[in-house]
Amino acid sequence: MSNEERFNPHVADARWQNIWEERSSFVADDNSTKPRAYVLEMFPYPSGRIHIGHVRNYTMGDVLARYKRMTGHEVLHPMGWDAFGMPAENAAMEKNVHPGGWTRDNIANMKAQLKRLGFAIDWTRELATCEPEYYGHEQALFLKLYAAGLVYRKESAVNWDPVDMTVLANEQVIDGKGWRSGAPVERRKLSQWFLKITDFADELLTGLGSLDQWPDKVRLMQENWIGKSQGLKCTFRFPGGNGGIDVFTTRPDTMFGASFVAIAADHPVAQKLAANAPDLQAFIEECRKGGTTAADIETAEKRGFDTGLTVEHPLDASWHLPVYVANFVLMDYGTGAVFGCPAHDQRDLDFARKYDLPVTRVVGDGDLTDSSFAGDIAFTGPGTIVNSRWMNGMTIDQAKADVIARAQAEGWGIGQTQYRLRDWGVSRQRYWGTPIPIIHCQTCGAVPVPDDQLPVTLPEDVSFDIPGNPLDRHPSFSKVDCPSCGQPARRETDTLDTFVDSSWYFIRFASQPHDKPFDRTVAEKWLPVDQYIGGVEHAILHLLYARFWTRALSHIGLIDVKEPFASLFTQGMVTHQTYQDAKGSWLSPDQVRREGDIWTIIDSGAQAVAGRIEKMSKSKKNVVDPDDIVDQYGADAVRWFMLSDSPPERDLEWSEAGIEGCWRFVQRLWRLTAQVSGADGADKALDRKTHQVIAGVGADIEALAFNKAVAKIYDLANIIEKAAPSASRDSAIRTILLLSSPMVPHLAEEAWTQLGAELGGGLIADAAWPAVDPALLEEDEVTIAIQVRGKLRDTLTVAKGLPQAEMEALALASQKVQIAIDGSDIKKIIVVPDRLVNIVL
RNA sequence: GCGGAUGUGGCGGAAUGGUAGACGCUACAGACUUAAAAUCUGUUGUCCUUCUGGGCGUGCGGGUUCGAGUCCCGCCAUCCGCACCA
Repeated sequence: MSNEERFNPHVADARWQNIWEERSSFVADDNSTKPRAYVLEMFPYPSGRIHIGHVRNYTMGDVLARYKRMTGHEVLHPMGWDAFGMPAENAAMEKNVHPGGWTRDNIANMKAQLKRLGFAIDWTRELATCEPEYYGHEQALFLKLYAAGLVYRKESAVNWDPVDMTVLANEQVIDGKGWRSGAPVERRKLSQWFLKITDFADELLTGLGSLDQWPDKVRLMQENWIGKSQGLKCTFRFPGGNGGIDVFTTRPDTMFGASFVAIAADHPVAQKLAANAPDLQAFIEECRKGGTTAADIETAEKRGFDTGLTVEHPLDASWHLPVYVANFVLMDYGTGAVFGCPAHDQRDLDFARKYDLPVTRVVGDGDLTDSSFAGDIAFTGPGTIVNSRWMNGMTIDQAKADVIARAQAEGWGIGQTQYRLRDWGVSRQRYWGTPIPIIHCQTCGAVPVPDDQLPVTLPEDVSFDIPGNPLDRHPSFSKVDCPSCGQPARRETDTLDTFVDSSWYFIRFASQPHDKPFDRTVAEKWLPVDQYIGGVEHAILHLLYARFWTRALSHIGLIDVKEPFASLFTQGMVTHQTYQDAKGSWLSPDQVRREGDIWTIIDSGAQAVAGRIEKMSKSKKNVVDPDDIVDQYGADAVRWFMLSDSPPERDLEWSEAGIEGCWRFVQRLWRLTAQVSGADGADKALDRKTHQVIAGVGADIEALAFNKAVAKIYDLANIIEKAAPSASRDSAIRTILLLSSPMVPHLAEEAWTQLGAELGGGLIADAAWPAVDPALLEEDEVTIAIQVRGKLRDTLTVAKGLPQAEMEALALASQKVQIAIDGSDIKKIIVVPDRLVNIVL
């Protein structure tokens, strides 16, 4: 055995990466007859550098992909780039570069970084969403959805920066002000394109039921996002019978507790009144200040404007309620109007207290049944209906049913299912995105770009020296003739939300013909994705949009896949300690050094403060560049670190000590593989342990419990090291190499070659996962616990399968147990076979 | 505001309702070495102790159970998402 003393990743990593590439080891074969496995990690945005979070994400997917290959699967494990988006335009503005050049440079850099980590990726399927060969097909799909009536246009609010005269993303609104101009933002209406995701609300909700390989929390979040609720839609008529205000409520049972009706600032009634009421107009303007996010709107101070109008209570026409315009009522949800029942809704109560409106209890709270309601905390719990005429004594559900039935019988309302989900607005007033393939014609209206004119490509000659969308001011981009009538027309200059790009890339990975978005037969062979891995921050939007897009394609007959991701895993973030100097400026980890319990700044010797452990971010300087650590420790140690210790769904703290430990283990594994002795003889205990670990590691990898798989490998390594040479030990060494090969593939290949003389060569990447011999798993002895009154008093090692009576007898024979019993009466004895005996006194 | 999660030694974490702390890191002691690194061997929740053991311990307060880190109820703290960031 001519093993080097140390494993040298600086030579080995690149060597094996080249060999895998030359042999096309990880290129997926569409025509394979093996069982398929499609392993996919969420593709990255090409920001410039890979960050540790990417490394963690792709290492997990890689281990699974390599494991699946070893267990006989044809594996599709592709990689691409979510390449459109705002950062490229920001870079264009700041550095005076073209978004395309900037993005493509970033892709080249990040690809090189990824390659150094030795991922088993099929690079022949690489794609970037910013290339016409991708987004052109996306435009074609968009037009198919348009033709199917799933795309429409409507007015919708955006954040408007009144100084820069431009639309801002939510991210660009900081404390209600534009990030560049500092001007308070306003909500402004624009005509925009929408996808009818609400048509699929019920399907998307029901479909969650079939996703049993998704985390419960993600399904729950999607369920809440879709927000199906049953309620009553009814009309509060204007006195005199001339129309009224439609209201949706999920609490018709509290109808007799109503004390006002509130409508959105954008409600037609408010708009109409404002035309002749300058103070109402001013209030509506006031409501339009601030950002468009839910958090902005809902945490804003609740404010209202008394319109002076009144409406009749539907259950008693003689009872009139005041109508307010209120800033917390959303035009986008329900009917844009609510009735307020302050006693049983916190927001309504806050509002009622502020404007001194009546508060009447209509749901009893224990002994509290009086119609007066004290305090500032609404009662939303269960109870019995009170102060509600004929409904008194009903349960909440009975009262709901009663009011809905009455409304329908009397014709003033109807029971309705309502969704919180809104249609998906896909228009973006930005350059760096997929152009929306529509032409606006004075006479023909919105006309789709004909197929033979696709793709609509982005012009390269654009400038970012002034705010706004460069496509709007481009000399020729928008000037086209109408495809329908030939008259001069205007090309749509909005681009698509980047979430559209990421809603079908997994289909394009599976099949990427030149002349169409995908080949249906090939795509259906691979889909759905067997394992999808990514950050939990995508739990709602991306995953819901991708599910919708796939269903929409299925709906129009392009593909027979309903749910794109059979199994989903959401991984945690990578965090790192932060450091600050005495003035509070952030310091990077390599600027400080630890001396005992004190951190000092290396350059100045001044004291530093070790702060919180937080998500890595450039602003806090607690970032670690994957390139640097791969330079230092090699790919395998970094990969091993990503998998060790922290459960993959939780946050992982990066630490120097941790990576050092991983480096030592890689070397330890290397030394272990040099210990194949050629000795004879079996070591039964070691064989059993080895096979238990084979079974355990396989199960852990399938469950993505990498930290547990790693612990089992450590455990086996400890035991092999202590074992005397034998054939069993040699076999255990080869086994531990196979088991760790998905995690540390470079070391595994290198060591496998060293052992190759005995094994006939070949790549470990192509080797089969070791088989478990169930006969070897059986233990013949077990250690049982003896408890007295539930407390551990002794442990005994007994033959496996010992009859209960004998376990009981052995337990009672124990000296320690007798001391603990101390002559007391035994009430009963609980015996769990092969586990424990509990003596109850 | 609404929604989702998390909480176990000095640290990351293990534990089908059945021996809490596997495995790793750190720290300490010892071996090897001229020395250091590397490596190897131990110890490492806490308090008491006659050294044999015993008490207490899984964010806090209750409950169910022969038995609770695990199940139920109520708190506290922290983190994440909220529709134009990706």
